Amino acid sequence: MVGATEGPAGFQAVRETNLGIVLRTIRTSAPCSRAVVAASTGLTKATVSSLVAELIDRGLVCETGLVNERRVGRPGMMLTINGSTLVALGLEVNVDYLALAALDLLEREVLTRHVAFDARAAGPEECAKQLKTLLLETVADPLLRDRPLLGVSVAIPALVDVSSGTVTNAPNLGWRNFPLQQRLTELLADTPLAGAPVRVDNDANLGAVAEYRGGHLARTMDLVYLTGEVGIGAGVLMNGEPLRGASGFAGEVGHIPLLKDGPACACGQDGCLEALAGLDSILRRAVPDLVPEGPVRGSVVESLVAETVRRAESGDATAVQALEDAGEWLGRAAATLVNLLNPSAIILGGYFVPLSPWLLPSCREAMAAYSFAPNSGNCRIEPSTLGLSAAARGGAMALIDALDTGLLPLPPGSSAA
Amino acid sequence: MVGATEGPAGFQAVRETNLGIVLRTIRTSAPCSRAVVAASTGLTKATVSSLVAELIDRGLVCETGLVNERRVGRPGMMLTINGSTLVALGLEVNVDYLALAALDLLEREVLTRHVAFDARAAGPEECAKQLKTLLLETVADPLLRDRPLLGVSVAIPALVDVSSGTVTNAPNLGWRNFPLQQRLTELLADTPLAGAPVRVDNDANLGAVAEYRGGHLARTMDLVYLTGEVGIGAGVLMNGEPLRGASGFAGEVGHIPLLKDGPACACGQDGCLEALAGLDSILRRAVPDLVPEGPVRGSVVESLVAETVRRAESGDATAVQALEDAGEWLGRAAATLVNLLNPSAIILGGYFVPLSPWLLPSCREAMAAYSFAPNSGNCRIEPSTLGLSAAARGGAMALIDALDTGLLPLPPGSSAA
DNA sequence: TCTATTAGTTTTGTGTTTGAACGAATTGAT
DNA sequence: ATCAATTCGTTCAAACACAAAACTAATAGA
Repeated sequence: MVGATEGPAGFQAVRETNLGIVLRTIRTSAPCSRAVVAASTGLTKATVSSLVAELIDRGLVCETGLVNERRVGRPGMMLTINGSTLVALGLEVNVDYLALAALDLLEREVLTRHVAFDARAAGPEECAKQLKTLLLETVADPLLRDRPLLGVSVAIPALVDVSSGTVTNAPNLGWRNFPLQQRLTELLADTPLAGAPVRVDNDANLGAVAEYRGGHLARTMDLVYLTGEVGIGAGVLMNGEPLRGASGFAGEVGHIPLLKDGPACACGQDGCLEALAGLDSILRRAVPDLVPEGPVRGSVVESLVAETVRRAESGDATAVQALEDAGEWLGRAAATLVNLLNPSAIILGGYFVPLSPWLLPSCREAMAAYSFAPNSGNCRIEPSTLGLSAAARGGAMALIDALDTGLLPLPPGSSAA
Repeated sequence: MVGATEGPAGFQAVRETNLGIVLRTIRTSAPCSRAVVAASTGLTKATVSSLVAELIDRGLVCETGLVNERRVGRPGMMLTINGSTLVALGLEVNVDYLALAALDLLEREVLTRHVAFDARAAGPEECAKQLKTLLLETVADPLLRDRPLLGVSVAIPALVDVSSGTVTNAPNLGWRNFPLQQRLTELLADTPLAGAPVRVDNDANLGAVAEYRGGHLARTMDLVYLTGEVGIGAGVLMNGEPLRGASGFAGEVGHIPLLKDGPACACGQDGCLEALAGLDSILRRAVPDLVPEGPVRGSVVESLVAETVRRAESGDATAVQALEDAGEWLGRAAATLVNLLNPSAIILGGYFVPLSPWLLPSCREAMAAYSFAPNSGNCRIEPSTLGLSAAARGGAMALIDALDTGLLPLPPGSSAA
């Protein structure tokens, strides 16, 4: 009944916005005094004092001591993000494993877990229960005991309706229309995690967030993260926000048509990027003697990739040529991304990372050639420096980001015994 | 020195946000009472009264009289957007003409002008002066006399730094790095237009805005507008906001690589969309006997397009085949857009409109075939229903939009003699 | 020791939304 | 006709959050 598109502004809204601004300022300006925050935000010293007091009270910020850098005047009390209280939990559901990353507000890894799990065979309901178990074990860990939770994020290779947290379609998992957020919230109702906000999002989007906040290209506002798993997906961040499209299908870069009358793709068409530079296509051409008939899946993939790397390192012409060819197609796709989106970076994730030494040269060349903007609009293309389960970490980071951006869901009161 | 990313929230911010919310609510809910606005925004009746009073005072809203729909209780005083005071001016600079559209707050055309002008030959400085003349003549018109101005928007086929209003690069005009916004503001300094905010933006983006607000697909939040001029550009609106990319190059759809080793493009590469379905390519194949050597330009284009339509209507096989082929390439490009951006509509503008009867069938077919999402993610592709100078109107609409969205630049005080 | 300088708090003021109460205008029943 | 019920809009005091300026605190340097 309250049909406003974006809630009207009231007192609370102002307060929350400014709390977020101060929090973000403190994060970016590392240790800094209230006076610095006031100067760099435009708020008055008095207001900043009030806001900082509240942030300290909620356990988000702490004072680290005076600092006099040999300057005239009273030394300021330094402020830092408080890394020792709140924790954000990021989960990742993938075809053959579940991952969890617990990050503190400084985005340090407090805890990570990685368990084998066949989400396809188990089905969504069983998977949700498994996630619950994983979460309960995690919060019982001595490292997290009694630390309040910011929320839970779930990354999943699927089409997700973010507003409701529903998995609309997950082809690789064989799920359709499963209300994961709702189900998980229900399952956590009578546990220590009751009330913690649960979010669900696409894994490529959250991978992009991880690169945005944690990678070596951190704080790049316009970037594309390419997942190199069985399929090729893209997480697109434009102006720091994920690009979702009208119905959540945005970023299906794996199936853009690159070659008329090209090789058949699993999607039913021909000449898709995935059919030209997808993992399956690469492996079939790079290590033709080892790839079995039918779709390649599961742990076999890892060993085949490893073998591809081994042969390429030893100069095997077939493997090298296959990788260089794939790199060229990847470069043409990257040029398409550059021409349409003009990102400042394209990051190769997943299995593209170990293969990047052989993919990148031809990829960069093709990207430069087919970009309209001079110098590809200054777009760099590089392998991800984040390890596996980047999406889990990205999810946790997205929660922290929501805090910084002033959309803080609800930082729980901390002190005030 | 006030280095906040987004200004902190204060009183003014709250007030302006809420003014915008109320204004938008009144616009969308047509004639409605204060009580309805309060209910649908979540604001208090008292607050709404105060906000509406200010909007009326500024000439943005007016009361249209009581209405009792045979319901119990005191009848409400109906509110409507006031179309008779403020006017937004949209200018358009193109290769061979200047256009102007004056819109009132109801987005009705108060006045339009269209004058021939060779912006390439004249150069930017002379063009700015010409725009000044056009503006001064316009505001002197009896239809606009004494009506306060919301602002001036300039649409231009160029790379634009929107924040500073600088034309970075306009290949078709031969301009580079011209501070159009600054220059025009200076030129208007000692005229009746002094102080009016001036904005500059890319023509495709503003064309997209025009479709968003005024076309038959109005209020489609995620759409792509394809300009079919000499080049093919895309104005992309995602979630109602223009997509610009890191350096403003986003939307260069004309040069995405669609065919390996395809025909040469003016950009230096081969197989670009523009080389396959650009106007030049279409005309050369459709009416090969009439197209001269070298680039086709100026008014010749119009007559060649007209002749193409004539022949296609009469069933000329060469012309029809050329259009169908181009339509297929356009469809493959559209599929790429669908896969990457998942818009809910792609709109063909410019010269694509008269050619669309022959382009669209093959275009739709290819788009459906090469889209990953089922049914192309429900994306429609249709010709624009807006006439020429859509970008000029889009610019004016963008100014009005800024008001509605709460980013109101500064609605000038009106009454209070 | 005194002054200048910077940090942070306290105090006072201003602007905006809020909530409840009130007056206004209409319908429908008595 | 009169009165209750209902809905619309305004008024007024209160609460809230930021702004501005005065004030206290802590340091360096003369």
